[in-house]
Amino acid sequence: MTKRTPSQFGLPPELVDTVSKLGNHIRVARKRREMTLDDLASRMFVTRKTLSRLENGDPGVSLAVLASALWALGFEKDLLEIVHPEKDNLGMYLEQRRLPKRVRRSKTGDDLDF
Amino acid sequence: MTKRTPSQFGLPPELVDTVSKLGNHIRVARKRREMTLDDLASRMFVTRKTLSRLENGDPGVSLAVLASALWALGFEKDLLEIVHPEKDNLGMYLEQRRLPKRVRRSKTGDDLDF
DNA sequence: TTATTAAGGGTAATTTATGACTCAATAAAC
DNA sequence: GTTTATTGAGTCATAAATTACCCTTAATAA
Repeated sequence: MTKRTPSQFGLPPELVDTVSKLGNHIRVARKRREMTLDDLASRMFVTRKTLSRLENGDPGVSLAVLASALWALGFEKDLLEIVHPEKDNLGMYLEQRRLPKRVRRSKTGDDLDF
Repeated sequence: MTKRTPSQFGLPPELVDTVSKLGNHIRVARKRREMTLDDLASRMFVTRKTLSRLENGDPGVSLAVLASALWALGFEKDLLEIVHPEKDNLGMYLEQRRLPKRVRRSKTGDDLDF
């Protein structure tokens, strides 16, 4: 009944800190480019206040806002780096561990031709 | 008057694609760990539907949801990689370009002792 | 094939984000 | 020191996210 979104009852403090640092990184990138909050916000098609929330580490802002900021600052590719399958060492290990020791062809022989 | 959030009137298609790929990466990581949507969602303190939106690339989900997913999958450090000041080549160039050619001490001599 | 489970998707109620506007405080420029 | 511009923050209205619940479809296992 009661709603408990992560932003409402609080993320783990570690995550709050992480999002906060991300916001600061965006702020640094903006200032290095000599852009005001209004400058960057208008390029992102959001208001100054929304961008301000992002820079201040508010976990409630949407992915769209984050993505727009990255795009407007020239970091649009960075989002593809995170959770990348090829960098997921644990995941790759788990996947290979699940492969059968031997491969066994089905009797019906209805295999694919590839 | 009219509200135009990025998610509403649409992000640049390039960004929609990026967010979509990010969602897929999360999905791959989840499946590699043999977790169902319910499994992961409960660890994130979020409903299955919200996680589903994230995996399907909905730009409207909050940063909190993304961060929770990364945390629950063991990628919590990835968020610190993006927009990292030390990887911001353009930003570092702009910053250094703005440094004065010569440093000039103020006459009053009210400098800091550091 | 059949049974089981995961995933997709709809609705209504509630919370929250976002925009638009304004004012105050702070910092930068002169 | 004075002026100007940037930033922070509050309010209200509206759009959207999120939950909880339910049902259907698709995929997996037996």
